[in-house]
Amino acid sequence: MKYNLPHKTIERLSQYRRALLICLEKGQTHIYSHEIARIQHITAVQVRRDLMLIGYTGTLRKGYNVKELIELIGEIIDSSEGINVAIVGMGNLGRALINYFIGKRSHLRIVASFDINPDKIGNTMSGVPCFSIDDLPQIVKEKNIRIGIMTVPAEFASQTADLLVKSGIKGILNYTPKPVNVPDDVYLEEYDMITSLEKVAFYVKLNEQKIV
Amino acid sequence: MKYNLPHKTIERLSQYRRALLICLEKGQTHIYSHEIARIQHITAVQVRRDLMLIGYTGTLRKGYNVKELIELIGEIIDSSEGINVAIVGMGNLGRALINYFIGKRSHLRIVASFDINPDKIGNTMSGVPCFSIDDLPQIVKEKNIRIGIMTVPAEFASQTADLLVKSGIKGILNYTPKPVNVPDDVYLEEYDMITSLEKVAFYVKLNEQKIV
DNA sequence: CTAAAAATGTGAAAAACTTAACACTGTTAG
DNA sequence: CTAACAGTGTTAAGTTTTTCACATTTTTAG
Repeated sequence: MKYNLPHKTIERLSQYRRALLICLEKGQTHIYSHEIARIQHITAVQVRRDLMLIGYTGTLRKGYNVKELIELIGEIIDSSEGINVAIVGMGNLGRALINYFIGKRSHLRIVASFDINPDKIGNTMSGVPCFSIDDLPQIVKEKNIRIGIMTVPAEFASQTADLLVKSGIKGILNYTPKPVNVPDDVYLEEYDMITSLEKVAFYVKLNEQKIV
Repeated sequence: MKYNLPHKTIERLSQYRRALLICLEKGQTHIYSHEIARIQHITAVQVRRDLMLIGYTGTLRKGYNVKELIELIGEIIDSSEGINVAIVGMGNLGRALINYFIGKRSHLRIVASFDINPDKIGNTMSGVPCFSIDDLPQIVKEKNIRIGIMTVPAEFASQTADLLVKSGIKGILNYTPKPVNVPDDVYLEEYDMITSLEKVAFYVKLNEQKIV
């Protein structure tokens, strides 16, 4: 199987699948590249290129088979056994993520959450139990958790990342506004909401200036 | 002033500033390109290139003046009068965003939130009042809101975007998993947490396969 | 005073990513 | 039956973004 796919293609494949799943629900069996493109705000060529890279061939004039394509994307980007995920920090963002994911992607299982607040520890939200952060290393091993999502306050970012790494986690998604450091064998993805908003603000300002 | 900056540079400038603000608090007056680079997990050349693009010149052997650089980045990416922002959807994610922003960036003011739940309407969270979504067009005009952050459930994504556009908003940050369509004069930024997590999962899987 | 070291600034090369252009092929209309 | 059409697949070109390589300059050490 090909895995030297561009980073951007990986992201788009995930997005294509999301769109395709909606089509499947609606009973749509085939879809054209330009239909996918319109949904994702990209070009049809881009879509065809991505599908070419994963080796999927559509039917001429009929487009792509929705079900087949969903399955192929799954084979490429999912692990066959699924991956267990933990959320560290059960503030608003942590809870938002749990609500968001529940029942969405079966191969990504949120199996635990962690917090330091005694009021939260011991509770279960949408089937996800909340543990003390002190028990993190143990629970990570017991439950074979391989990805940690960090939704703790910024001041705890570094230590949380260190703890996750020490516990043997293999991927971190950091929603903290503070960048963290991890060893090379741990995959790190960081996202900062302020950056996104500032970017929007910049382009809004730019558009206004263009008009003037 | 130069505004034909690469998209990526805009994002990084926002991130540099965040890092610089922390340095400023610590009392650090100067910083080297490689120090910024290490924090952001990029190369020093990249940092220097970005600063070159915005026309900032450091002091040889002393690095960049933290305070000056923060101010220059502000001149580039901020609007002088600031921008008013609204959050649509006061679920966990909406509340997370408010907590996240309060007191962080003075030029981005979250001045209103909207929901359909009568229990939430009329409340104030961290100084942000919650209005009925029915009043959105009016409030947007009254308060001169130019950016809307969408944190509503996916099924309301399209109609919320339409409403925001019709109300005269100029930028949308869509945290819904459903892509929306807006006219060309409205800047749209979309972010999907599932895509990010799936990306992490993909690279975790990939790393494991490399080892085997 | 001079050489080595350590930083910035930048033209040019390289890499990553996107788009154009077009060959190809079923499908449809006449 | 044939021409026009509307889709896919892909090579090549173009664009954007990153990195290399190195000239330049200040500081430090001897």
